[in-house]
Amino acid sequence: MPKRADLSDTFCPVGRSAEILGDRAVLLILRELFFGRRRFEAIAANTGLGPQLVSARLKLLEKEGVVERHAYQERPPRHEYRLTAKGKDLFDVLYAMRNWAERWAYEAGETGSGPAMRYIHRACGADVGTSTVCPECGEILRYGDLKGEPSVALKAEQTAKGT
Amino acid sequence: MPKRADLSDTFCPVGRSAEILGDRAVLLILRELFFGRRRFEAIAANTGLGPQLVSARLKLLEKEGVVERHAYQERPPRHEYRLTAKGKDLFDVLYAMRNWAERWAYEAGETGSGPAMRYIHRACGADVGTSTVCPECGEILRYGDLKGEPSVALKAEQTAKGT
DNA sequence: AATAGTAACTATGATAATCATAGTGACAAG
DNA sequence: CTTGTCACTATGATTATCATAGTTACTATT
Repeated sequence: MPKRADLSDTFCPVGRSAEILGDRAVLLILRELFFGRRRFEAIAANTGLGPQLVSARLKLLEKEGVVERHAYQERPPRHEYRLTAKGKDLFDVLYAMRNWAERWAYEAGETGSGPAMRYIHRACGADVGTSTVCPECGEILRYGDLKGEPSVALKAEQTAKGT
Repeated sequence: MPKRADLSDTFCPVGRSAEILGDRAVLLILRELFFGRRRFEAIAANTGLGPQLVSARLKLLEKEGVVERHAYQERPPRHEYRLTAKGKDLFDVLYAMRNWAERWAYEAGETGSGPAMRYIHRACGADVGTSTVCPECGEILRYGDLKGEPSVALKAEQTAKGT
């Protein structure tokens, strides 16, 4: 391709987000980070992306201030990647994507009788379904408020990928 | 590129969404459709994308059931594109992207004194800020509940692009 | 009647992003 | 001293994207 059009100078907020988020590799890497996976190899394995792409996108996300690179040991040098506050604030976007897919992207019964991933509101124990607000206690759901329980199908897929 | 990895067979809901939404052209086209622009040329002009890309992505979105092609006259044949229910349900995703960008993607004062695009809750008249729930009346915000008022900077950019 | 205009595209060729695979450097464990 | 792990970088084939130009089918104007 020729250099893709730069959207970072638009005044439209969706355009600015799309500049970063309009990329499947970025979205998959963010998913892994939200799942708590921090190491390069774990991210590469679970996303199915090549190391080159993972490396390039992590550099981009670091430059954008979404991700921080952290040395967790010196000898040999090893790093992990963590979401910054700016990165954690992308939770709403990923969660909205999850909700939409649960509602529209599965055949009936494809993942058994429930959703692909069930989310429980830690504060009150309610199953939040595909809502942005807890259907039980009415609280707005934020990063850290939820506990995910993958369906049997999803769990099998994840263990098949290794980490 | 080689054929990009297919994510439609993953059981992860974020992966399934990313299959469609992890593409800047798709996000920009959806933005235009949510703004109420329905004609091919208007979408192409406002996104800055070439007609080929717009054509390919609209076909994809039609195949995915996100968009419907509608003939609004027969001679000469003219079409417009509309969001289906499945497409309108992507509102939460685009709105979350907008909220995130308003919070993180602008320098102070870049769009004047307010956000790039102000949203007013039609039901109660409150400025909703970057919240998913109306700060005034507590209602969950959905597609159609909001009225957008672009900042001076954004309005200037839009009129510059034509439609 | 001929020209210009509009809408919705398709065709072409150059460029560059992506994938698959293999390789590297630094160290640890057996 | 060979094997293994982690975090990458290097290479080459493939193909998506962009810019530009062209097409089809009409309507409106001169």
